[in-house]
Amino acid sequence: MSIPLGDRRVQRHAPIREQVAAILRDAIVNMELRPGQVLVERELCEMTSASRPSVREALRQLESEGLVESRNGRGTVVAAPTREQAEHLYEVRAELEGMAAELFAERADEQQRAELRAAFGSVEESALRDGRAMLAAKDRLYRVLIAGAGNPILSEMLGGLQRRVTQLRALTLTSPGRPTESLLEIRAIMAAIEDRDPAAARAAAIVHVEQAARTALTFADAASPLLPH
Amino acid sequence: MSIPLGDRRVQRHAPIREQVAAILRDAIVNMELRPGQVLVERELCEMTSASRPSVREALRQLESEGLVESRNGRGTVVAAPTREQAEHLYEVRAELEGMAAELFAERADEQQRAELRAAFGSVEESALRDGRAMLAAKDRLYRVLIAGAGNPILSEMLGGLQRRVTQLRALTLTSPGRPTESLLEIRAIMAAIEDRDPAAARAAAIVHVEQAARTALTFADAASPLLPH
DNA sequence: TGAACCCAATCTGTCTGACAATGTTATAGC
DNA sequence: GCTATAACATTGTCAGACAGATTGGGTTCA
Repeated sequence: MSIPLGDRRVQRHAPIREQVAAILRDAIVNMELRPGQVLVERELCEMTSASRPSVREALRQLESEGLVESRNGRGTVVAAPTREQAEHLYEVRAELEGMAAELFAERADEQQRAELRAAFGSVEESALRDGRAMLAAKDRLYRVLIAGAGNPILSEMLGGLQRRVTQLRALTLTSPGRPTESLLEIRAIMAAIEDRDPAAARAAAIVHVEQAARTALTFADAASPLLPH
Repeated sequence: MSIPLGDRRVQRHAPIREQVAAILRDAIVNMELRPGQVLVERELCEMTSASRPSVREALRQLESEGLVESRNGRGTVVAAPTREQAEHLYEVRAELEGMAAELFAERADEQQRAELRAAFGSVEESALRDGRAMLAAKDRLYRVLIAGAGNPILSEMLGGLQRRVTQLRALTLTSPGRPTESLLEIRAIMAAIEDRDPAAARAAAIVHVEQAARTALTFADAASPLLPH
């Protein structure tokens, strides 16, 4: 006469090091921790109420993700890509997002297409309203698109790249007229996907990323780190 | 009257955690540590004469690189990609290596082209002789090609992908006739680069990776982990 | 004999505390 | 005001410890 347990399973608490990594990742992506900022281990311990070993393991993880840099012997800082690095990031991202769009057009099933349409609806709706809302909606659109490509390795790599340019993406919004342009470019991707035209989807996605890159990089100075303080 | 010091600078010894990571990376890529093998921390400590915290930091790094997997609570094992994952790895690798070849054809200077020709010479020379030598020569060729693309982000990602399929690459050699085929495909890439035809270089590189994938995956069973013991 | 159960050994995940080496800052002297 | 030295802070690394989880073996019971 036991009550069915259903999904009561206590979701085995993630290791502390991963919780710490998640917290710091969030803080970096949201710019609570600024590029170039020094990460003092003791402060991170207090901030996360974890011990130094756990914090250090989390930092190693973020280091491989390219979100922080370890200056041998002088501690760890939040990564601050130079303009050149930013160009390289966008170049690879364009390639991989083109690939994702192509694969989606090729492989996605009807449910995934419906989800994509829904996500696009949110983007359109939020576009003229609120910049920050549009950014969140675009993030969701990307997630759906990338998931629909059906390649987890690709997803992982694109996720990493996107986090690394998030700092720059925020800038994009401040450019006048950019939201509407951006919307048009995304509409082109959507149209190609509806037409089941993989090549066109790829091309449209590449154009979109290249435009975003151009806008973001306009704000950046050539030699010095972006957003130095 | 001081003797010029030149490049005597003692290259600040890399942190122990990185030395450990390098040792383990090597061991995994060379199959001294087999896919699926459990990595017992105490043994790694003895093997590297480092302490447990250092070993653990190194493991976190390798985890983000996809070379090991941490089974929550049950320790860390050498990653053993399933056939499906291997397909995804090759799919992304084809895309990025196509990109690298295209960029090389577009951007490489004369010195880099000369280096590439030299590396290709080694490959040709070793092709009919010794499988293992050919693999090393091909690695050098790839390194030159990828470096000549002039995008460090791309280099890093391709490097990571290549390490993750190294286990499978060894299989490729055992396929009869594969070395000669492989050589022809690479020759096509070289020709396109000499012609300064980026699109053709991309296409040839993609064909090459797709063929290699086909050969490697022939050896693998569908559901189960590759190379399970 | 075979299956379920329990216990011990092992190993991970995590913490505390410690230390030398290296930077950084502040102070004192010129 | 500038340089040199001293005091402090922080990292990189280690040793030791402990609870909890997992595993394998042995034992009991059918």
